[in-house]
Amino acid sequence: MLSNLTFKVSQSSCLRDPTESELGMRILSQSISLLEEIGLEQFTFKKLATGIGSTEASVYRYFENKHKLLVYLVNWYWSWLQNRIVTKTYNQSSAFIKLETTIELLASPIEQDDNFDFIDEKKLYNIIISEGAKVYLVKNVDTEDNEGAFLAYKGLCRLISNLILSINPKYMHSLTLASTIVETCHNQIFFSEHLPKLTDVSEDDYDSLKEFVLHLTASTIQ
Amino acid sequence: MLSNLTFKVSQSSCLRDPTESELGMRILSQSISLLEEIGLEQFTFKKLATGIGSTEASVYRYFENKHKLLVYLVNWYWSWLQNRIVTKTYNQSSAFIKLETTIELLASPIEQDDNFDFIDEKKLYNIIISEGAKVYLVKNVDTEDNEGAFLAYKGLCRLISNLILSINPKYMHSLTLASTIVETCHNQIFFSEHLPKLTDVSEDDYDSLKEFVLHLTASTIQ
DNA sequence: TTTTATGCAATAGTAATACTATTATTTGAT
DNA sequence: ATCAAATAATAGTATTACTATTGCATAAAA
Repeated sequence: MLSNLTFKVSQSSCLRDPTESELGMRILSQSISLLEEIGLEQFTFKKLATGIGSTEASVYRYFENKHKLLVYLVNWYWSWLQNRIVTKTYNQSSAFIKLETTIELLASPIEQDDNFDFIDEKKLYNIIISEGAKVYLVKNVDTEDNEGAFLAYKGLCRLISNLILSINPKYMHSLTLASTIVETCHNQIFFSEHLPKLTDVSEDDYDSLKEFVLHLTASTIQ
Repeated sequence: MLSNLTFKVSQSSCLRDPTESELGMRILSQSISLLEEIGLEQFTFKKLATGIGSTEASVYRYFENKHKLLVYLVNWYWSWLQNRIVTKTYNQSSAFIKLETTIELLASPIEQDDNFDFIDEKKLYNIIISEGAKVYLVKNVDTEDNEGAFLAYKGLCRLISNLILSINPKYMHSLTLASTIVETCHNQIFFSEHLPKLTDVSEDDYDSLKEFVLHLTASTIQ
């Protein structure tokens, strides 16, 4: 159905397109594994390069620094997710069911997508949960925003906001609620895994999280 | 009323109590200014020490590393905030009004507290918004949790959770909603300042944010 | 008064990280 | 086969995070 699918993701965050060379794809693949394994703080281009039998400097040909690499990966995920949402809700009749499907996709463990064999979507999902907020929690967020670093995230929130508005056109905080839904899904999964005193959601109990977010959303916009 | 008030905050996050020496208090004071100014990534103990006319090594006598220093400051804020909430809601009759007051405190610009002249609460509030999540978004979050790094945050969420439960004892996601409220307040303020496409809240429009969070909370638990 | 102990801060480092300049190699067009 | 362009590897430097050691006070004990 969607074979040979590619994203043109955040050209600004990389120096050259990593999907267009063998080394570039190995960089993406290995950086996802390594980031999930050791986290952004411990992650270095040296470790990454060693893992793919290359060198630090070669990685710097593709990405200015590790933060930009994270921006690229997070953008890839957001674009991919938006694609999945659009595809899965395309034939659905009511806006409410579409919103339900969207929340389902946001708060569920990821199914592997075989269209991109150099991206492990499950690991990438874990990176989003643990490291995602770090792409915007930086001092130069405004500069990066101007360079288009958050376009994919904005697109996703606009999509959800429009769903909310088609359910209740008079609701005044549709964007605020949209970003709250996305952030809450990721946050609560993190809490359930690491800080259980901050949530009623049990580890891997995605149904409970979905119920919470869906009930919160439905109650709020009606 | 509450003069000579001190917190015994997260002893585990510092090597010696910074409130008990002249240098220690200068470290706290200057680190708040510097963190707010340049952010955690650019922040170094060298810059901090230069700013207070001391040396890197002296700072290391008080804090193991900059992350532990951030943990200390964030804990101080959470403890201080919980104190303010308890004080301000003490005489209020209904649980709903108490919850309203709590959200008001979470989503408002900070008033200076003259009880602590080495802490600039307004700047600290900005640090919480921009850097707060970084205290738990680390690989060794479980270890730090065992050391008690998040006790103050847990206490705050439990407090809010209990307020929710006294409004509706049958609501099953009180803790989840509590942490969602806290995170949402901080998140949306950040978005309003830096990523306005992700929120309907305008910069410094705290009333709009309060209305959103309060309506969301009230709708959800009823 | 001298000696000894204790706490604190400064000096002077080391190891690791982030990043770059330059050289070597490959690729592809002519 | 030759040359030009693109790509990757080598070998660095500067900065950062962190530590080992020394020096200097103050104060208690001899």
